Amino acid sequence: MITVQDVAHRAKVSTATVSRVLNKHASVSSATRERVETVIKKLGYRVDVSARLLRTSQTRLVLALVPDLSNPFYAEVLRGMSTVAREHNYELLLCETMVDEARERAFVQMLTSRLYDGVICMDPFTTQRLVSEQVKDLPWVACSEFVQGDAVPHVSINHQQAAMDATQYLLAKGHKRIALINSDEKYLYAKARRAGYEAAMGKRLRKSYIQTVGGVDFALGEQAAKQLLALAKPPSAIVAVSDTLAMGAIKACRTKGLMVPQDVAVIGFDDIPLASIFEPSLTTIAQPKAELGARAMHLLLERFKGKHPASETLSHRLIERESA
Amino acid sequence: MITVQDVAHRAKVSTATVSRVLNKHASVSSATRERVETVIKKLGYRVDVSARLLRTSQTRLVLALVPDLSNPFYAEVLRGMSTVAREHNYELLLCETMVDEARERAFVQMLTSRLYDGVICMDPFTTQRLVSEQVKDLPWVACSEFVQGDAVPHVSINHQQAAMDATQYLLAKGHKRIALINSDEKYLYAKARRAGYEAAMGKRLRKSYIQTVGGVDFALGEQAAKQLLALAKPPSAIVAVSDTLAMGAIKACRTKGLMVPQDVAVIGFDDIPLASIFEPSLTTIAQPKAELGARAMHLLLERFKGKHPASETLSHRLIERESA
DNA sequence: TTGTAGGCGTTATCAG
DNA sequence: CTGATAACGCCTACAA
Repeated sequence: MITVQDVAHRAKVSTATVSRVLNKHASVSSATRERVETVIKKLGYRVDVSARLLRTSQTRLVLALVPDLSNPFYAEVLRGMSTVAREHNYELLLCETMVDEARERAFVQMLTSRLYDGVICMDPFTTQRLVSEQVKDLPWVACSEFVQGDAVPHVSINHQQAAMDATQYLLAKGHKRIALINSDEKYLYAKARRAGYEAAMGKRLRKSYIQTVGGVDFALGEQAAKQLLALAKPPSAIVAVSDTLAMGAIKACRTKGLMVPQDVAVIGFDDIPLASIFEPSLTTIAQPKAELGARAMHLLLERFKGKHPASETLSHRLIERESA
Repeated sequence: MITVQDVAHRAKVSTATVSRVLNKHASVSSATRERVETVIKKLGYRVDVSARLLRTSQTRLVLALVPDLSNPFYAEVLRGMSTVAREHNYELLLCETMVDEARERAFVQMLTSRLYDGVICMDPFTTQRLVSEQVKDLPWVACSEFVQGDAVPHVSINHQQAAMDATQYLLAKGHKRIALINSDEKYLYAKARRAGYEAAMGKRLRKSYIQTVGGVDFALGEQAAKQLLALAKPPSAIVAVSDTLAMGAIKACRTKGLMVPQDVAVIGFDDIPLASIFEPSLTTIAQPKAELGARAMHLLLERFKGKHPASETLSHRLIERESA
């Protein structure tokens, strides 16, 4: 392994000078700077991050905790994060947590390892509470998910309002029997969207019209819709809390010979790239995905400066296409 | 910050003993072990990975380089990787590279930082060559993509054969005008699949039936198909090198009022989860995605043991559904 | 079984 | 502008 010592020796300077060159300190004559840089290149020297870290406690690495990468929603949020990160000379690393509580210890270990300057957490708020308790000194922010009333800065849309908008859109179209396909309520977004749906439905609300499934896979949406369509009085419209669930639901309708939106209207959430390609194209509540990620990273950068930025609520919007 | 020193002091032992407890050395009396562990808990002490790393050069962290997380193919491959990683007490971190050559330096920096015990690279082979040149001492393996003839162990399907199979399937159905929608040929899989397609087409091959696009977004597939359908003699069948491109292509057909598979048959690649939900459901070449990841991780674990495992070719299979 | 002490590669302080 | 040197927190011979 090549060290600053080797470089210093070869360039006939001290290690201190090499370090200065490395860190772009102004106080180095351009002659020596050039000499040192040549040697660095010739020897193929690279700084050892762990050694540097030991001194500076800075890695310029940010860790994003993602519950599930098979949900296309996250890919775009992450894109927003890493763009901003790179603009500020940080690198974004990802860890797919799969929300596995058994792994919690390994997990807290990672967060306390000081390998990352900060963390952006997209895990469900139930998990965030644990993190929050155990990880005190690491700057972190929450994205999309967050613990309500918690001091940790977060960025998110107003999930409840969004679900209300979706439901009211269907009500305005004359639908009365509107069902909800919700995902696991350990997620705040699921809890909140359910609340929004229920608020919009008011006294029309029927327990049997709410299907809760454990994730957002297409197949889960399909199954849930199958259940709903088997009811004595099946719904004429469905709100699904993710586009993937909505697509599964539409598949179930088709299988039953029902037309979307004529027989059953379906509205999704997120506006994933596929939403406009799918047939029928999806009416959906769009989240500003890249911006969600970008703002979250900005929040974290503020935290790095020792500030405590306010949380942000970004606006969603309903995109009307064919499915509802 | 709480250090081994603090713990040692409080437990009235030496730092060496604390370290032994930490690393589960046998030679500590259970009395002192217990005492030390109590103090560790009370003080909330955690090892500083960077300091440990400086001594041991082990992080039990593996880095996976992924070109593009919006391609659903990768999510499942990564799943396979992390499952195996965790079984062996390694943690998998991800970095979405977006194949940005301008960032190459930051990149090589990450690989040489010693923060990761090893790397699994899914970046295009063009990038891998650079990595290979600059990163000498880090164990790494390639997954799906690889430099042909290179010594780096890899796991992959036989892309060329897979494309031949797809094309021959269409030929066997009586199609004569078969087009190819290929993605960027900086990817080996794209190059190889094109070669397979061309081999299968033999003298039927027509340059104008090959569309090459820069990625695998739905929209790109749609555009490419639009071009193909505008030809004087449009193809009666399309091989798309990814399911996402295939779906885009189908969308283009529909927009033109063409039926799939009656007017145009379309076959995809990968068998992403959506393939069976999409309408028409996709006939596609399935890759063993999770296994691809799992085997790649196994290869890396072998490398950690100082071995040099042989590369592996996993088998693909054609799944017949509605689209072709 | 336990303690002492040296060093991993880097950076920052303090002189010169 | 440059150099010597002391940390950073941990691990591991070697000694006791």
